[in-house]
Amino acid sequence: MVQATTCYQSCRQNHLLGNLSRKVQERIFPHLELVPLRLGESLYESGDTLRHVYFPIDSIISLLYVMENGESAEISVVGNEGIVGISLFMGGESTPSRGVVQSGGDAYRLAAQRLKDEFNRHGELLFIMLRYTQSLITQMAQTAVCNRHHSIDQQLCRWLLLSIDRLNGHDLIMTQELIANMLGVRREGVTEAAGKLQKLGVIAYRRGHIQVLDRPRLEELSCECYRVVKRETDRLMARTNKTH
Amino acid sequence: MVQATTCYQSCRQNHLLGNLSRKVQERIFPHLELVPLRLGESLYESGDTLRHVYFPIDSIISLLYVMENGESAEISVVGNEGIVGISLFMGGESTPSRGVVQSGGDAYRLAAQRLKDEFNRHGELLFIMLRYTQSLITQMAQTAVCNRHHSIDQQLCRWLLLSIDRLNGHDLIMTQELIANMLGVRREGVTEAAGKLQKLGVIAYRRGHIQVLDRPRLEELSCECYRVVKRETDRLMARTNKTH
DNA sequence: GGACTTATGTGCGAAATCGCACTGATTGCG
DNA sequence: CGCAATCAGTGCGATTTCGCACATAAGTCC
Repeated sequence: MVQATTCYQSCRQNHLLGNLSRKVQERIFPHLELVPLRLGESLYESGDTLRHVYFPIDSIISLLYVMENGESAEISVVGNEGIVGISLFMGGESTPSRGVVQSGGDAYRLAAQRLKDEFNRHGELLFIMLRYTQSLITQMAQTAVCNRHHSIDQQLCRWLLLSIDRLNGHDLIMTQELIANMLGVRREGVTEAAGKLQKLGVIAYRRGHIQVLDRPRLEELSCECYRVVKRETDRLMARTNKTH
Repeated sequence: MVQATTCYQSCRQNHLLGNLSRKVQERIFPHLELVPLRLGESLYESGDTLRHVYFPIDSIISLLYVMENGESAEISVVGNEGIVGISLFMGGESTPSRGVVQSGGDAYRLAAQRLKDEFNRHGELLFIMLRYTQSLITQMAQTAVCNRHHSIDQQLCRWLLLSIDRLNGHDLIMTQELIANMLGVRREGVTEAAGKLQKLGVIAYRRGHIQVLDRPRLEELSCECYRVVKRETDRLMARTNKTH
């Protein structure tokens, strides 16, 4: 699937893959397949049996729940720090959510069975995947809290921070309409919140583009939810590194 | 710790323990310790390193996030279908939430190391725990969705259903103030919602007591969130039974 | 360049929830 | 019994968000 030479450079851009020992990398990397993900593409639908897992490189995938009436809400976000498809190794093989590409880019794809095989060796892959899953759980829990208690303004800040953390630059290609879908609010609510941030000089945007100008200020304006998730994720994933 | 005779009857009242094979039960049950949990008691605080896990028998534990300003929101609920303390085997050993007894009763307690030892055998306990964790993830995700989109009325219905599912009867010992803390809303909001349900004859309550009179109607009045979680949990945990 | 599509800006009344203040009712206890 | 504490009910103005209706602006395609 992938040239060993290119892969050992490129695959490591995903933190989970990069943290694997050489030995495990040698077993897995040959089966990775680089796939381009286009904005808006769906990796899986609610209830689908997963056939692959995805390790994002420079793309971002939103785990989205879509209600019966069409309204939606983002459950969590996955970038190059994670993996899409945890229900495969958790045992359910599917979840009641949808995986949507929020930011186009590349990801490495691995066949479901390959992942399960390695997971079932009960070695470091299992260890790392469970750690990551716990960080994802923290993110979901905090999303629930944030949805309950915080204003659209604050939530937009949190969302922008989570997004740019998963990209290399400070630019997002994203309409306000899409952000509204993620946050589960009206598009006009996002327009207003983004307008305030722009007036403050924290972001600059034009039709379908958002640029973060003042990240520290954005963190100040965000609710504690961003910081809680960040700290916990760092704690959990730092400990995976210590092990080899 | 526990008499083998009593335990093999009583421990099984917790579904996770009950689904273990005889062999694993024989390794674990001798180390289980029956502990009474009083309403309001905290099993662990945010960030605490867990020293035990708990398998509820007839008690309910809420996983609650408490914000810096004291506001709170329930992340998920655990009854005799589950275990409190998943972060132990997931690897983090702690979480940024609090475990509070929502309904008094008994639980079996197991020392952290015992659980980890059995988990690290990578046998059926691991399998079952991961399955359960996925169902917990579904519950958290749906809580996030519910917090975003549904009215207090609907959320109260969902909450009542989740609670009575985890008890034997239809009676809850619970003040409206506590329910408000769980849902992360005002106490008055709960008063109003509960008043409507009582007027409809769905529930009856008096000072600190709530009785569900018409469960089917309660399900109708609830948002889809309850059903989604129920269906997914049944699916996930049914498959654990098939394996032995 | 001009028409069309898509994205963003704005206004306004409706609805849900909040914060607060206070009353009334029930329970536990000396 | 009577007092104190706790729990539940009610009213009201403030706030946030919503739903909808348009207006304006920025790209896109011929």
